[in-house]
Amino acid sequence: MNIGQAADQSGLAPKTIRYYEDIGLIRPTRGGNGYRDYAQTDVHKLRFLQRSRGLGFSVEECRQLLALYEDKGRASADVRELTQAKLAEIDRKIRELTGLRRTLEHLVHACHGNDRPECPILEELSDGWPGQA
Amino acid sequence: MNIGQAADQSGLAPKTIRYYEDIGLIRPTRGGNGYRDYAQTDVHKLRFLQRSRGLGFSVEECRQLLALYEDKGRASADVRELTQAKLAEIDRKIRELTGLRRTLEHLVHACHGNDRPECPILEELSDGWPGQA
DNA sequence: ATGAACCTTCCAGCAACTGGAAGGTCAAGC
DNA sequence: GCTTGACCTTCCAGTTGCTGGAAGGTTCAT
Repeated sequence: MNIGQAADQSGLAPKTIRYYEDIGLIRPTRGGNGYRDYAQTDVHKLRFLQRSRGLGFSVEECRQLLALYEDKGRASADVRELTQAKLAEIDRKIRELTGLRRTLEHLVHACHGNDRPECPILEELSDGWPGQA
Repeated sequence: MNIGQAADQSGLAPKTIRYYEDIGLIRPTRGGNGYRDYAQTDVHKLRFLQRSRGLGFSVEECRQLLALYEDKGRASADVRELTQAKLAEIDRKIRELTGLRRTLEHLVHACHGNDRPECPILEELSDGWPGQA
């Protein structure tokens, strides 16, 4: 199948698929006309990539996961470890964003939002912010 | 003051400060030796940038905020709007990350984590995942 | 006077794509 | 059989927000 169809079936943009080929993630065969030809197994791998990228794995981590996925002798403990590290990272991101959210919300509430030039948001951005020295 | 001191006082790396100058965010004067010379107002702006970047505003948004900050006739409603948009974006990110976290946690729990090759994580990454078609 | 610790500019690269130009191919409709 | 338009190809450049390094100038303490 052509790249367009592979894109439709995997949920990735054609450009992205070509990029994944550039960096050596998947290697489709080529037809006589030079067009890339994707087999079902290729599409499976593309979906795999689409999912794992969507779950926050970096492309390098996806490469590892793909290798583990293709290696029938792999240990599932490796995969579990990778996933758990990712989980911790996601928790950290959520914590950071939540703190940030609290600060911004405070700023929005403190701001009267009218047409006068005084603005607590800008003042706090320049002088300091709540709960911080 | 030299760039190193400005860096210390603003919490930004010297490289970052030069970059901000490159893209036209701040313009320090120069001494006879060619060294950048930062006044206190420059350091204030740098701190302002450091803070707003840390709060998740993009550099372009920081440029807007800085313009508003410097413009005595600005309306605080503008700032409030920018901040509220940012808040909504942060909420969206938190929601996404929370969903992602749920999925990954399910995967970790489903994986026995031993040395046998079967691994539910990889299977779900390739075939679909819980709560999703 | 020598060495370290600054400072300068410029060039290159990171992730992970995305956009666009210039051109080849294919399938449908007239 | 010819055109039209949608596809496909490669390559080059840009995005965001820096960061690293090279090659060289300056300043300061010893």
